[in-house]
Amino acid sequence: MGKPSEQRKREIIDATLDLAASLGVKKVTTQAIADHVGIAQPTVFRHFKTRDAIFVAAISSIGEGLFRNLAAFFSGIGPADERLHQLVQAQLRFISQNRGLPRLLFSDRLHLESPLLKQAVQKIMNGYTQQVSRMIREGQAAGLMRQSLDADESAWLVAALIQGVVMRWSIFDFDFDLAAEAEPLWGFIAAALLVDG
Amino acid sequence: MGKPSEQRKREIIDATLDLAASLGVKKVTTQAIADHVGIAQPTVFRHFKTRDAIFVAAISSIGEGLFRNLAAFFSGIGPADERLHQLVQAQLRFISQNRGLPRLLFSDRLHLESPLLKQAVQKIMNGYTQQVSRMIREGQAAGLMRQSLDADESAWLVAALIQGVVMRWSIFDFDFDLAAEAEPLWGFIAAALLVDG
DNA sequence: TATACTTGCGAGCGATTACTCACTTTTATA
DNA sequence: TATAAAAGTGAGTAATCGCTCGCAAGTATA
Repeated sequence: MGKPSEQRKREIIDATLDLAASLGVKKVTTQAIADHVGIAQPTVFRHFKTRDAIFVAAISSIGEGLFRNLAAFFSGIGPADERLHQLVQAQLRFISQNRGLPRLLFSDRLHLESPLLKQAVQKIMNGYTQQVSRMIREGQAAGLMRQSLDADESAWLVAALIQGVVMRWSIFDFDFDLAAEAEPLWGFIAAALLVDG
Repeated sequence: MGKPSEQRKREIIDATLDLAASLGVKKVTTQAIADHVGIAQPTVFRHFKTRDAIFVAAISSIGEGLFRNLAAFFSGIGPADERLHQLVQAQLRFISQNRGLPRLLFSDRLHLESPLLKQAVQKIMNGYTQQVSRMIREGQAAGLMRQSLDADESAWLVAALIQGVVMRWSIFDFDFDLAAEAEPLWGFIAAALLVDG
């Protein structure tokens, strides 16, 4: 063996996400991670100082992946409503293929104990909400979306709505097709945001 | 001492909810519960067979409290939209005063390990969604709400929206006034559900 | 090849925690 | 009042888990 640390770090992060998705955060012990990677448990601590640091890295990694996946819709061309529709679709698709994200995000223990993780999560959420807010203002400027709604507040609620759906999916152990929820979800958001006719 | 078990059970459940609200689920050890109640730790097991059983009882208890609190709006008189508005207000008010509920609900470890708890949670959620769906159908029948939206799906999404807001509140450690979110939240729901004019 | 650094591991420590057990005290009942 | 059941406790157990330590093996560089 003796791989370079960067590579091992990736393996450890991937193992963490895999295990979180399939077993839940609690069972992602350093031993379980080590087994999954194929190294001894103390070796894990050669690459991360603490267990929490692994989770922070995992959350950051998957957060970046999400943003990379959605960036095209945040700032693409075309009408704001269509882009928002596609954003919702892409987001649910991404999350349905990265179950570790909700598992980490919705585990109480993490942010209660790790200020670092809390920061990482807040950064992702704020960035996301900001982008959606901008899209809504674009839609309002183009006369596509209701002027009566506050863009920031609405963006916040759209995010909450998606989170709520994802949370249910996670709580109920992924037992429905998340990506398929994109259409009714968009129907609801469209009814709330778009001007009629 | 030597109180009747029913009374102690209540005290243990209340202590569990208090501690979950203030410290997070992970720190609700049987020792912490015992200290909070003022009994020895082994005594806890006189009243509940396992720690999980305590959580199940706590969730059920608070779920019943929520339903009792909302029952008036589910089946009261008056237009469906006003009742739904009041329901949202009452719900956020109740949850803001019972922080143990989101803490228990959004902790991953519980439902992953306890099928019983999962059942209890599902029962609460399904009952809630059913009632909201009925209200929406009433609103549609009265010409107040859009016919184009599916009542069941919309009820599900309204529930998800509220859950999303509450989850954020919980994730961010209760650092904003949840009850105050009722108005913008209702503004969004109304825009989605109500016919215009 | 000599040197320094990185990666790896076996063994084990210290702390935590749900739960048990043997035994006492209190409460309810015949 | 005698008896049984319920409620309570101190002491302890077994298991888990994050993390450390000392040492070996591999790797890069001069």
